[in-house]
Amino acid sequence: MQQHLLEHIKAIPLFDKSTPDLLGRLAQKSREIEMHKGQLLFVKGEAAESFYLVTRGWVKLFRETIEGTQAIVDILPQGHVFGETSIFEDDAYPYSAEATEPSCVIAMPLSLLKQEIDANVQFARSMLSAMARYRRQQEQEFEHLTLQNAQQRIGCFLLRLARQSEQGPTEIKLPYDKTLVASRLGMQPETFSRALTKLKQTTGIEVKGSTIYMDDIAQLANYSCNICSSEFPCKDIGGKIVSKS
Amino acid sequence: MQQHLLEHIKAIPLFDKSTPDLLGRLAQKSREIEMHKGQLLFVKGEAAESFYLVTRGWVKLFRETIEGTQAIVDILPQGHVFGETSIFEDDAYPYSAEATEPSCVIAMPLSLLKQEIDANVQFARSMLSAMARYRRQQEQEFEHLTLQNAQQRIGCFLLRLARQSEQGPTEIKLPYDKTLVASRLGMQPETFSRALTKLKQTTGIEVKGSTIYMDDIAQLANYSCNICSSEFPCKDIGGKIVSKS
DNA sequence: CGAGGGTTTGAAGTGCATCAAATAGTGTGG
DNA sequence: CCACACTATTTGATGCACTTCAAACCCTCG
Repeated sequence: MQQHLLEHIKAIPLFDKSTPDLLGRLAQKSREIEMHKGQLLFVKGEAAESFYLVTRGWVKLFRETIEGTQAIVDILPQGHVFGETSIFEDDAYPYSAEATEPSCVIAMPLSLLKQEIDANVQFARSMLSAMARYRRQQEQEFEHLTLQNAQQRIGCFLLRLARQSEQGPTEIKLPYDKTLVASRLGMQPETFSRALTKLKQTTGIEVKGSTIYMDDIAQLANYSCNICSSEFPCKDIGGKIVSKS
Repeated sequence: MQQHLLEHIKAIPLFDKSTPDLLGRLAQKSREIEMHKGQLLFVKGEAAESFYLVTRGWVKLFRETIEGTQAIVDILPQGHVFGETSIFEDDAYPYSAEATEPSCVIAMPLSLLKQEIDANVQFARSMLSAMARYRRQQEQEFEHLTLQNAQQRIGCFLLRLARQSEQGPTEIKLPYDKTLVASRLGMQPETFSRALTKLKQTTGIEVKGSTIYMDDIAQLANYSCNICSSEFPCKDIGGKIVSKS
């Protein structure tokens, strides 16, 4: 049982250079949590004792105003870690976390993370790198939200989803329902629907339910990414080079 | 001369717990740069060899698209450090930096920072905390941009400026010209002007040139901060408590 | 088959951007 | 101290993107 958890934990990039000893202790003290759709893992402000790894499904991180409107912080797929920065936030979670569909996470004690930072410079360095990477990503999201319109944001999102697949004609599936994608991209569901329709006309993509076919990635990239500050394609697209202009 | 630099460097929170030795070496290898208004310190993508401390004036961090539209990353006052995270960004600056008025900065070698991270766990920890703090700030900015309208963003900005001063009637001066404030808050100068006018009517503030009088901070906070996710007042306001609703 | 959520479509409104022009402010040289 | 030049700021008019509210549609699952 713990063995199975260990496998998951080993695969976390943050623990790339960690000793088997640390990994073992983490696995020892961790527990697996099955979550049903809509289940809350923790709420903002709650005392933080664990950080988490998503092993199945999707976890939504968000904050909400008094009136109940949500600001989506992030939506994490399998393999991603969250809650680990709470070490620096007065041991309180800075957002709430909820499963957007049947999901599974592994909870690991933050205390081990703290110890490791103090004991292992190499690890502290990894964590710094991870935070810097995350920060860059945030900055990019910020820029997208300011400079791109709804259609371009969607296009950019699709391109990032397609990053693993081949050049040329590609088929992707939206990872979660359209309403959630919309809020992830900072727009209303209605706006998402309309913008997607326009995007079809402009870039020749095809949409059938939650599946999207892209004949010509370059055309989509050209339409969506022209506005970006400089890096092209977006880091997240994974270094694939698509001709500009 | 280097003595004078040392004083500035000592005051940087990041080096709170650093040894006199490190501080000395930093001062030794640092140099002071006088900048005139509009002067570029470095541009995005440039090889990063130094990080900087603002000792006078204001430094604008920004990126720009091919078409020349700028996205303001931050505008830093005296006492703030920037460029230090370039260690993690392939040694290239992730933004451009420019003085928005006659300013002075101290340039310090990034190499010393790298060494110190590897040599001193305590320091690595400080840096992690600093990055976490910065990140929280970014998240808040993000939230503001999404949830608040132009008037509320201005109100929030004023409240943060007023944080040091007393409860009750307060007078503040805008730190830089209105056009720059506008871009800092993600809006056009025209929008800023109009929104400020509306804010006068709504919250009873008074504006004369770049000076702003606030009779009733609570009223302004009430109008501007209701939308925020939860923390009230904003962390940056400095923990001052203003009655809600 | 019917209920309920997700999705689309329509109509109308709002906020901000944009373009254009007037006005206020500031620093300059005479 | 004034007039000019130049920039910052304000004001007006208009347009567009997105939101909001409302209703229809579609799909899935009990």
